[in-house]
Amino acid sequence: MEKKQDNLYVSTLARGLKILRAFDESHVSLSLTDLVSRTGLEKSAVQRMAHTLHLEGMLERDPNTRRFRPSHAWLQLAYAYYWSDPVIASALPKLIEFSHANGETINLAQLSGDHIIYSLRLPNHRTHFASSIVGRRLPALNTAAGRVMLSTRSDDEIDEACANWPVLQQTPKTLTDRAEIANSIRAARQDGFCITRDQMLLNEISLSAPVKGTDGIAHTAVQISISAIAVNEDEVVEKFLRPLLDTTAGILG
Amino acid sequence: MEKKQDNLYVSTLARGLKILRAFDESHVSLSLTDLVSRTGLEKSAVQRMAHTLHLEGMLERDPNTRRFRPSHAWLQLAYAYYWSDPVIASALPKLIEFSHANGETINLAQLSGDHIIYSLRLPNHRTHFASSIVGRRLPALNTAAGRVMLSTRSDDEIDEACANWPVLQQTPKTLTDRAEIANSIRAARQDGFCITRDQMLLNEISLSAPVKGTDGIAHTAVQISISAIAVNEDEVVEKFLRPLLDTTAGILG
DNA sequence: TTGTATGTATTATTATTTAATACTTGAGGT
DNA sequence: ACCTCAAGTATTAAATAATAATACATACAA
Repeated sequence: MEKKQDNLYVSTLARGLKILRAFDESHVSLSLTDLVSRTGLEKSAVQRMAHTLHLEGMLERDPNTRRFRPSHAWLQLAYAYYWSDPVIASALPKLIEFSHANGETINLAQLSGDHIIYSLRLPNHRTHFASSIVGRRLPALNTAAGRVMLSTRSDDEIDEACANWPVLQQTPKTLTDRAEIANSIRAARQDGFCITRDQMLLNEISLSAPVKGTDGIAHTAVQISISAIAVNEDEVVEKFLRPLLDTTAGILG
Repeated sequence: MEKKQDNLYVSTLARGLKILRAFDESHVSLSLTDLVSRTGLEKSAVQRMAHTLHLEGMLERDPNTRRFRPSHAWLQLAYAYYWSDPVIASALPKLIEFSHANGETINLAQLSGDHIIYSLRLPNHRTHFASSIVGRRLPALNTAAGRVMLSTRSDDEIDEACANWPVLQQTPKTLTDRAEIANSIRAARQDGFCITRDQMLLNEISLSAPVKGTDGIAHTAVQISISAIAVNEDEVVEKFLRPLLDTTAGILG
């Protein structure tokens, strides 16, 4: 009734997950009717799912406003994730080292379909909130990390991605021309790094290097963010490329 | 059939959640039969739930070993959590400030039932893995942060907690005597901070101060970890209490 | 007060999940 | 090479458990 003709597919569970995914950075607390409109589910379905999630500790509920919010259990899931992904354990000490040596914001990004997701972040005092917390997803093509990961793939895959993956105009200066993005990726392949400016945030320079697996393909990248107020791209490369590559070299893809 | 006599309770959804919660720091990847034994569900139930979670992007699956692992979606949920909890946004810049000024590991801990959960962590180079990643839960009574939060409550509540909340022997030196824990909490109330040593980890000193709400009750605490190799408790208080209290003072409970 | 929106409760109906079992695959041992 | 057993996959009849419709309750405003 809802999707697939798959007799193993439990649509009730999928509906419950839909409730969880209704929460995001601009929907931090949702009422019953909010959930109805955001999920497209029946009112009574939402009622039962939310009720169950609440009893199971997955949703907090404000006794006055009756609104639902994510619970601490959502962080516990992240904890389990961290243990499950071996590159996290390998990368974390290296990132810490970099952060303390250079005092600049450093992130671990991983490819997740056609997006990147930040899985580790060590912010510095200039970093703003959205760039400080893990789990943020951005279109891979719009980010230095995404491009540098793509640059480790075959030409065909790069072309395919440049043609089909999503691109999101985040700032007035965000590159949306797919041919130019492809050039940026090919340049990254030559250079072994990718640098961007003003792509997700104005006056932000982003420098990223890949963490390659044994097959030479990167599913992970390390990325640093530098304020473009005081420096330009060349200076960033000059100053941070070496330490960045040292960092990635120490991580097992 | 499974629990409650509650006609809004959707047991199918609860079963799906059980699958998710089967993963933790010592169960980072689980086969079908592992899931059966860990959840106590029927083999076919696990088959359908895991299959659905996989299709919905909540579980990764190794094509060779057929084992399931947490997916990046688990980090996305954490992202949503971070936006939903206002103390996170208030605390983060203060913690960053402290971290850079003092170079020591600093954490934000919140009370979650009878446990604390770490919701923000800024590790330094000496911090080991389990203490570097968010979402870890520890019995409140065993931790400086938990005790200092409890110390803002009434005597009755403290007694009740000391009598009933769980205590876990984590190191040979972990305090398990409930009367002594109660003393520690009452001392924290006088002092406005709590300091412990060797409780979760040998040679680790933990210093914590509460973040009080308008009602004077703390649901949040800031905690720092210092290696006890070079210094003793008095020196830690001497050196870090002031900056720690400055940090908590800037956070809106 | 009346009206409207949102949350809560109830129940007959049946679609969906279930559980049992049969089938397939692959790793290890002899 | 063959056999065995364990683990994963597929199928289906049976009926439970979820559904959707609707009625009731509450709260806030006009």
